[in-house]
Amino acid sequence: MRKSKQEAVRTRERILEAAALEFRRNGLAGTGLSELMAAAGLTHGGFYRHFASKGQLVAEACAAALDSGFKISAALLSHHRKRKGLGALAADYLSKRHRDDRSAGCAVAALASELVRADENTRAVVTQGLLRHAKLIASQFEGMRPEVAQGRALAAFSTMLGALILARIVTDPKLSALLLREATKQVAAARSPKRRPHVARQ
Amino acid sequence: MRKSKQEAVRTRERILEAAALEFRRNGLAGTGLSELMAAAGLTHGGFYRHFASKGQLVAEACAAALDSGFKISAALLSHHRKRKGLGALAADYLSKRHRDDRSAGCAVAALASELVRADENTRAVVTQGLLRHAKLIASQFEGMRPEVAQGRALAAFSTMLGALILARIVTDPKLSALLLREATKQVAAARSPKRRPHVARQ
DNA sequence: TGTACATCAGTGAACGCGCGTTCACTGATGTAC
DNA sequence: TGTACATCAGTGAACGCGCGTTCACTGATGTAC
Repeated sequence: MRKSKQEAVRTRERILEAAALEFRRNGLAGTGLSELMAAAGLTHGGFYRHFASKGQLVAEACAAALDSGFKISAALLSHHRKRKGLGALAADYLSKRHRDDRSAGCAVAALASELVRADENTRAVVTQGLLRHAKLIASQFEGMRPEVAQGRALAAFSTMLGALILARIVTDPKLSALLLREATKQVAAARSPKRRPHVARQ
Repeated sequence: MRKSKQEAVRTRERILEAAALEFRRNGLAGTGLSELMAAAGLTHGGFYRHFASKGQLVAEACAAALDSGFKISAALLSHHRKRKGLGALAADYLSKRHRDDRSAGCAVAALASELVRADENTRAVVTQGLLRHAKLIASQFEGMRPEVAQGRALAAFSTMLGALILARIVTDPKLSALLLREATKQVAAARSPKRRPHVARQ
């Protein structure tokens, strides 16, 4: 039953796509290789023709998921004028649709605490994804020195990430909606370069 | 080998304390009952004399961990004047010590994505813990209507939660420190009631 | 271009392992008289 | 208060299960002549 090289490449991509979805839906530990290979239309035995281990797949699937998230954000920002971009990004990231569909959404939010415990390689992949995304967000801040803009971008992403996770955990729908709304407000407000926060000690 | 009722109560507490630590350290799925009972100085067989299932222990251990987190925050705030309380809370929550010691820290941060997938009961426990904590934080905002203060408190907690999780994932120490610093700044700046954010669409 | 052979993508059974849970058992504690 | 018996906290072996991984095998693809 050997397949052509071309088909094998496509198979690998299919496994990766299925993994990017399933890992976000059910978590890293919650997704078995059998289930995953079945989702890609294969039996589990063939897995090791394409990946050295589940860990390697995790790292590659995270990279793929983060990349798709970056592209979604970039596309969204390209459709808005600078002063409205950040608000639109926050509204999209903190939408009920995103909250309710983990499998196509932000990988960091979907896997958060599992990423904390993931291997160095996977965490390095996520680090790169975060930096890339932060730069994109920073480009929305006008009239700021780049380091300041990056700082604001990291804080803005922290707010969005935290609020999305909380909105997913909470059992009260009104509280969940409130979390999304309040975080959206806060991120949109950060757009202005005029705010002058006190610097707190670390 | 039967133990006295008094001792049995202490045993249950010891299991719960060990669980609250181990779950935060290794995650819910990553903590086995054998390992956990050993940490409490027992063998695994006796577990079911105290809890109906691992799920029940998870819910109770989360409640215990959230309660201890609440007390830490309350004690910290009681040592600061109102206008400085929120900054101090953020500095503590976003300290390197908290980042590097999950087992004694915020349960929501330690278990984030596992809580998203946890059963309804556990998520309800976390919801109550969040509301309680949000009220405490809201009490730090002066001269605001209570709903406004609660909204700000939820946004502030979202920022702290997101930043702590990111700071734990990231492999670059400088980026990790930057995440903590920038989020601390943003939360401390939210203290002022004068900021007037645009309301973004949801 | 045609043929013989090596390669290897994918299958499905099997591996050892640790998991949550159950159970027969032990013996100190609690209770009834 | 003393005695006989029931209770039950804790032990450790065993349960079935699903996991990640390995392996012998199949047969189409790729390659060498």
